[in-house]
Amino acid sequence: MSEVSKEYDFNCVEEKWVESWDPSVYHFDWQSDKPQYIIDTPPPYPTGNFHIGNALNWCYIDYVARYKRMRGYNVMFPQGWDCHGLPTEVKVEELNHITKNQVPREEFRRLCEKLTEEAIERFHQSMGRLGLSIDWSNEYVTMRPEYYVKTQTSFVRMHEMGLIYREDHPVNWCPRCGTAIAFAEVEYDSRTTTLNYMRFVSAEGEMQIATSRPELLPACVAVAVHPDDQRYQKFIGKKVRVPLFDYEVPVLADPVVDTAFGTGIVMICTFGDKQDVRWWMEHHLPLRQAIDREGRLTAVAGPYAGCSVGEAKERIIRDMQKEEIIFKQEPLEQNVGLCWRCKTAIEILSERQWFVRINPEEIKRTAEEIEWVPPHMQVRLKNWADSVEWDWCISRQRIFATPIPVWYCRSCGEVLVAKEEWLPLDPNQTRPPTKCKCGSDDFIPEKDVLDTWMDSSISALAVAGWPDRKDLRMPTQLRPQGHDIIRTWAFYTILRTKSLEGVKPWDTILINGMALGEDGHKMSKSLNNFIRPEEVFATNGADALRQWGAMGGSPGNDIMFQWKEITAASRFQQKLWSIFRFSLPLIANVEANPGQVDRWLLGELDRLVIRATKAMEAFQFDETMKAIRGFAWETLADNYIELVKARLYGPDSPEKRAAQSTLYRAIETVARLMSPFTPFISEEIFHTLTGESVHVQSWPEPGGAEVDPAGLAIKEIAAAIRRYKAEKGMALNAPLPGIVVYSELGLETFDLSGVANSTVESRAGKPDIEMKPVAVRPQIKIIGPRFKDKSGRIIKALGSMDPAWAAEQKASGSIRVDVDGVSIDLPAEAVEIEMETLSAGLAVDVLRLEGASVLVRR
RNA sequence: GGGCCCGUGGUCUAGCUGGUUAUGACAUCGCCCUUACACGGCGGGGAUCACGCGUUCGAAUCGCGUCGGGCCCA
Repeated sequence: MSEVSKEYDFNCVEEKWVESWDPSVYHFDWQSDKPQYIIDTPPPYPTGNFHIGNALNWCYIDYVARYKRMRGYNVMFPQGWDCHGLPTEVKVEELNHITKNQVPREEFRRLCEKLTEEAIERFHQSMGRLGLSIDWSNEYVTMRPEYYVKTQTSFVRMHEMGLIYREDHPVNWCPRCGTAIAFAEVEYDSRTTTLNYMRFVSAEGEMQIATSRPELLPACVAVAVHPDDQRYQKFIGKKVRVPLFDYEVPVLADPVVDTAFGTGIVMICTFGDKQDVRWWMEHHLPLRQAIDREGRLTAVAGPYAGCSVGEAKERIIRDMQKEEIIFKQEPLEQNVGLCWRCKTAIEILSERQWFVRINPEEIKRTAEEIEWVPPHMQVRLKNWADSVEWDWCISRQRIFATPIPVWYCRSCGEVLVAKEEWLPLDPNQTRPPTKCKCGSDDFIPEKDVLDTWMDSSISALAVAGWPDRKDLRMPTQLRPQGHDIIRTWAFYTILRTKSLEGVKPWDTILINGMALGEDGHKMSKSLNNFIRPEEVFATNGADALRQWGAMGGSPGNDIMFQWKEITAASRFQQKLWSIFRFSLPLIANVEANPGQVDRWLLGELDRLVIRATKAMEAFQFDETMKAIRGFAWETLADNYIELVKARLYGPDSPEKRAAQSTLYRAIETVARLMSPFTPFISEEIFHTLTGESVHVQSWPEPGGAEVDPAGLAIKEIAAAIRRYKAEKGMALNAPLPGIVVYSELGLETFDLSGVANSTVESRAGKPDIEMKPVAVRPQIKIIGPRFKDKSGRIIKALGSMDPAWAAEQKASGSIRVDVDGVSIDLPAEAVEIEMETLSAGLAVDVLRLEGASVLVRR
């Protein structure tokens, strides 16, 4: 390329490289004996579009992947798609104006698959444009049989190990979605409800009970008081009658009851909340299920059967008020559990479901074997593990998910779990190839499907070759993910990997923060703070967005999207481009003997490499980029290039060749250092320079160069001369009458005379200078307040005083002036003496620096 | 109610295994179109590192407390 445009055309350059890069460069080599670096990348949920949060997440991954490749690792940067789940089902229902039960299961599933394929294609586009070095030979799609055979295999194996079982158990239930959900899928929000005070009657007298959920009265199975509560001792162990529904329940004593809440008597229902479940299990209470799967009251509710929860609540309150069972109501702030997908209030129902056994201690121990970046994120996982009360409910009453490979014998009820060799299969499509133990071959297929976390929680195993490869590459090296899914994806992955293979899933987990909008809030379309990556690609390019990802802050912190960061990134790219444009016709990759200034630069370059490497090893991308920017902009452009311009423009000489080769080294090294962050501009520069791709180069190694102190001094002197000229209001290229540099370092003068546009003499030893007072400057602030009306005459007298005499007197502590024949003594601080520096009788200015003094002739 | 994180110039942010003139970006002020770059150069101003107490010769950095913000959970 002979023509280098003045402005960096990011669009043209980036699109060119997107088109022409060879994707096979990024493929993991299963045969290689290089050390492996497998990244267990997040499989995104392919719905909607690739957003800034995804971009941030993938930028982190790509920085690491590219860096590790340059460090000689056999890197796997796979790409998965976590397809299954409710949002896609809901979207399909919306788009086709149907509900899932109006079309056959298979048809519905096909519609979901089609929608997902379209979303994946959109993601492909955005990811390609972002310049990600994804290994597309290791792509996986959880909805395809090639993947869900693994999910089903893991189900079968864990079932054989006794880690998966089916049981009647209370579960979190979303009445809108019509499915059980796991605790990890429940979120909480505060709502204002009413606390109702009700009268219960027993043989010992009236009991007053407060509840926020009177509609659960027909589900009441006991009431409880604190064992030490003196008010209620007489009731303990006795029976009390449930009003309106008229049946008896026992009165229990339990220390968990809060005596200060309501009346201090609590009604235990099956089930109002998690605490009810605990009491129900502890006290072996019976089950009265008053709410069904659609959120309607059941037969136990008598006349209220069939009502929705809301209706029932209203009617029951009205009826109890009529009978004066409710005697008081007050507002109550309360946190309610919501389905995280649709925000509907969840109910707790007892259901026969499939569960995965959770061993919190084992998960915590495994988490300790993993390096957490930043470390405190491990605490989040541990806290979650400690708060888990029930096993993981993995069955869902939905369609678009991995089928549970199980049948039930119609005649004897035996559960038949598929054999591994039958997989993959959908029990609704396939009959088992064997008969039941009882001889029957009439089976009912399992209609329930698996929680999607069952798919994604084996991602580490799947990318490492599980279950087919004999050389299973476990553990993998890195799990990058957001902190929002520590309790789900990280937790379940540790659980499943440890259960299935007995190992930790990864050596290191790198947690990134969330991308926030410019107003500091979570990006959302309703807040109007939503930015799409494509907008940034169009205005500033992918490299700029990638720099934002690196510069935003240290990993783990949420980072704000900021246009000013994008702009700053673009400016840096333009700066780099200008450096390159200037250098290209002047530099050469030649053997040369570097001078002092060259050795200074090469020393700084080494320091940069060391610093960048250290930061990359610690995943401190901001630190790395900051170091690179600082070097390129200040050290290289503002100082080195300015210093060696004269040499570069001059005729061929050993000094010129030294500058040519040093500048070449610097640019080529910077391009390599930046290539994990800004793959496009780095490639454009490196490829133009060398004809090779920067993305198959190795990471720079320090060459053992020390910062040359003479070169450093020259750089400092040049800066001092620039400052001097600026202070004097001179143009920076204005010639000076002469410069003499005194230093013990034996400074070379050619770069200094070039940069100062003046003759420069270099001498050893100390400058021979003398100070000569040249003027007296009266200090009016001192004189005025003290001498009032005499001040004017004093100042006049000082003006005519010999500067040398004034200086002598000032040194002695006071200055005597003669005003109208009267002698007045002034304090020393009343005057300042202006001095001139002379050297060999000529007036000079002296610039003092560490290791050198510079005399500038005036 | 519990856990975790955060509170640094106007804004965002680094540093936080204790000792630096406290990092960088954007913004701001002055000068400069010096043949790579005005998306530039040179120079400047601007932070009692939320507050209080403590540990220490020394704290933005450690401890306790207060206030404020965020996230997760009960």
